[in-house]
Order: sequence, then C-alpha cells, then structure tokens
Amino acid sequence: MSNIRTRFAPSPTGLIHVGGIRTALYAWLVARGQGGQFVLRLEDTDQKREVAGADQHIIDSLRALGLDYDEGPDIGGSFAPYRQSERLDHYRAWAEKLIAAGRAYADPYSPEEIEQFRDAAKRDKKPFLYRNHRPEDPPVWDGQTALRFKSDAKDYHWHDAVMGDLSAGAEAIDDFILIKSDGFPTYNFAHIVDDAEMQITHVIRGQEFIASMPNYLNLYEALGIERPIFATLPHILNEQGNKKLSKRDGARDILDYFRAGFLREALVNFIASMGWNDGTEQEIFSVDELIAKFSLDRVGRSGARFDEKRLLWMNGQWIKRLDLDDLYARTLSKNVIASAAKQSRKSNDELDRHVANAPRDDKMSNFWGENGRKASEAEQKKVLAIVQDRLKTLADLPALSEYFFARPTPDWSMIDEHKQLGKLGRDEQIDLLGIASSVLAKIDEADWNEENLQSELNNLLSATNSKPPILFGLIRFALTWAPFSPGLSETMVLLGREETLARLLLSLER
RNA sequence: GGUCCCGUCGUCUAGUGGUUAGGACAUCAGGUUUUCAUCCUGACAACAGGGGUUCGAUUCCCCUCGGGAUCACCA
Repeated sequence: MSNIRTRFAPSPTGLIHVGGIRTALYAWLVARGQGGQFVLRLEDTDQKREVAGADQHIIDSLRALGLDYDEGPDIGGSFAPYRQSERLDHYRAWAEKLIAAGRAYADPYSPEEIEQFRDAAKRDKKPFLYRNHRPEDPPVWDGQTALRFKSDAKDYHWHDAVMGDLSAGAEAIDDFILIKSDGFPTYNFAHIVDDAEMQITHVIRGQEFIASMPNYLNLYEALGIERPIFATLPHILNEQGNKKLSKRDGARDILDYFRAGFLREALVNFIASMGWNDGTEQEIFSVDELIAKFSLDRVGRSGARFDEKRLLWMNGQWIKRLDLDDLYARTLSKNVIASAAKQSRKSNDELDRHVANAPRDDKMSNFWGENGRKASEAEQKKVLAIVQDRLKTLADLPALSEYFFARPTPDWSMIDEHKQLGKLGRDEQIDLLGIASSVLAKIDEADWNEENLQSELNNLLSATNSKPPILFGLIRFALTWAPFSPGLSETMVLLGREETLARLLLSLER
C-alpha cells in the first residue's frame, strides 16, 4: 500500500472538545497503525471567528493526549506552511486554473440581492440554488468580490470507509463560494487544495460534512484531483442524546479532564471506544493495542453519547494498572502540558517555551493535598501504594490521603449519619473505642505490624461481641475521619503506634 | 420544508437468515467472618412499529415513526 497520510484540520475558533478529539484520535490511529504520517493543519480562514490562543490550545490538547503529529504549524514539514492563512497564494493559483477552465466566476450580486433570491425561493417553497441565478456574462474577477465555483450538477455515488456506499442527487450541488471577498478561501475550497498538495490519503472528519460531499466530488473533478479515501464519523451526542456535542452547549475542554485527574490512557481508551471496538469483549485497550487493532471499517455508524460514569470507571481501571512510580510521577503535576511534552516523540521548541513560561501556582501544581504535598517522596509513595486501588481520579487523592499526613479533625456527624453506627448510643461508641484503645495500647512497638494487628482486632471482635461493620467502622472513623480509607491494619501500620493510639484517645473525648 | 445519515438493554456496544440476543458502565442484592472503597457472584434490562421475502427474520427489502446532520462570503 502506498504511504498513508492522515490529518487533523481544526479551525482555531475555541475549545477543542471530545468530538474533535475523537476525529483526531482516529486519524492518528490510522496513520500510526499503518506506518504513515499524521499532519496537523490549522484552518484559520475565518478571521471573524478566530479566537486568540485557540491554536495553542489545540496543540496543547493533542500533546496532552500523546497524539503526536509529524508535520504541523509549529514544527513545519515538507508541505509547510500548515496554517491556511499563510497559504493564500496556493488557493489563488488553483482558483486561476478554474477561471481559465471556465469553472469559476466572479459573483456579481450583492448580499442583499442574494437574500432576495433566497426569500423568493422560500416563498415558492422551493429549495434555493444559486446556480439558478448564474449570471450570463459575469465580470472579470478582480479579487474584490467573491469567486464562485461553476458546478456541474449531477448525481453522485461514492464510498465512505465508515458509512459505506452513499449517494445524493444533483440538487445537492450548487455554485458555492471558493474565495471570499476578503481574499480568504472557504473551507470547501481550501481543504481540497491542501489535502491534495499535502498528499493526504484519508480524509477523516465529522458527519457535518457529509451533505457537502457532492459539491466536493464535483470540485475534485473540476480541479483534476484524484479523490482520497473518505471516512465520515458520526457525531458524539451530549448527555441527553438529542444533539451533537458542540462548543455552545458547554462541552468540556479536553484539558479539563486532565486537570480533574483523568489519565491520558483512560481518555484515549474511552474516546476510542465511543464508536469503535475490535469485535471481542475487551474493554480496556492500551494506546499500543489501539494502534495495532484500530480500523475504520469497525467504526459504527450511529452517534454515541458521552457517558461520564463509564469514563470514571475506566479511569479507575487505568490508575490501578499503572506501576507505582509511574502513578507517582503523575500525581506530582497538574501541568499536563509539561508531562505531555516529556512523553511526546518529537521535541518542540515552541512547546518547551510555553511550558517554561507557564505560571506556577503551588496550590494547583500537583494532586496532593495541603499536608500531603509537604511530605517526603518516600512517605508519599507509601501512602499512594495503599490508596492506589481506591482512586477513581487523581483528584481523589487528598480525600484519601490527607489523614496520613496530619491529624484530622474529628467529625462526629460522619458517625451519626452512618446507617449502622448512627444507631449506637454515644456511650456505647465511647465504650467500644475505649476498649479498643486499651487493648491496642498493650501491643509493643516491635509487634506493631499488620499480622499482629489483624489478629488483635479479631480478638477484639469476639471480646466485645460486636460486628465488624460496627467495631471496625468506628475505629476507622476515629483514625481517619474520612469517607473511605485503606484496610484498618494497613492504615494503623502506616500511621504508627503512637499516632494511632493518640487518635483513639482523642476520639474518647467526644 | 428539500437533501442525506442513523435506529440492539437507561448508557457504550457485540452479533447472526435458526443464538437462552453476548459483554461493559450504571442500578439493585449477596459475598470476600476487617469497615468504607476496590474486588467477586448474581439480578434487573434491548432488537422502534407495520408490512413483505423466507420453512424461519433482530439480521434482507419497503413503508411509517423516532433521532441527527446539512441547506452561509462558518468550518
């Protein structure tokens, strides 16, 4: 097979969300899976909609997810530039060819006139087609007005790697604008020129473009460009499932998920599996497995909803799978750009500068809590090792670890509101804790290990004639005052004899 | 409205002209005589509807219904 080249071509008009990310991910997987190249191209042809910083945001998001590209606006490449606003001469040259061939003409109408045509068509309940008003003898195009494509309306049948065989009638074809009066090309024109010049083999994009396909096919022919392989992805719907995820309805910034303690592996796994699976019952895929197994023909044709609960589960799965040192490294920085830069295959000066200049906010710089972050690496790792299985996101870390680093403030409402402990009278609670306290105090420092503690706790159970949920629940609260925590004896060992006993005594002073 | 796409548990999905329609998330119930969380086991739960074709349709065809996209000098 010839060299595979895919691209991600967003417009820098705001936040990039999961829908866009999935498109990028699939394109990246196709390229990586077949030893091809993945290209980032910025489609910044609409000056009015451009948002400052959006291009950097796109770059940061791709880096954070590890979707490295071989060519792009910040790293260059054989087909540079990769910003459409810097390629106006290319579009101009192709436009001249079309004019010379009689396939493009200057639009002689004012916007008001076109609006009138449109209204008239609406009144007659007929679809509006600009080509019905095509001027007999258009003026010579001077670059000051819009340039329109002179279409050749006809039926089309084509194949889509995801959607299968598609077709549309001639009424889907019209004389669309190639170059706007401001001199910038439209997407419709620019992307075809760029894909051809950049030798893109697979055009992977969202469903919103499917209706324009006949126009594109028509233009490929007029331009004499061979069409690439098309792959049209269904949309990712919002949680209600009633419309496509869009920037307007609060779709989250993908980088927010990193800030919220989600792992790159989980995000990639989850996003890939919305619309794709390998036909087996496997749910958890590493990035390498995805690269090896992904194929466009197993992408589904119906839209998927974004189910955050499933993502949360998947993130917990990935946290469990990480080895301790790796997980530890990730708890240290919320600066996802920095950590992404470390793992990306190419170095990137612009990115490195960006990271170096990023503001440092100590409170936000890692996932540890106020006290945990002051602890030594050795202490942090010990704690991390025993809470690892309980983390759903890295952001859960403080709730699960702070009580190891500083004595928690007793919060008796946790016990009072507990469905079983709450039923106990206050005296009974204190009695039990008192007995536990005195029994445990008899254990020597030398015998303060998990095994001993476990058997002592078991003895305590029969001595007090109480049930595990009652006795151990009470002790657990007295030691941690946290909604959940690791096993009791583990916790007691890590806390140490002295601190454990001190906290128990403290709890007796209710 | 025109054009186009889609339609399996609540959600993500597998699947076939003959299956007990499978898995996962979520939910619920048990269990791991150490709690909570994890984990394990189990339960609940789907082929949108109607016509065909066929010995037999969830699967193939048509219609209806439902959902979505698009009809810009936005991408």
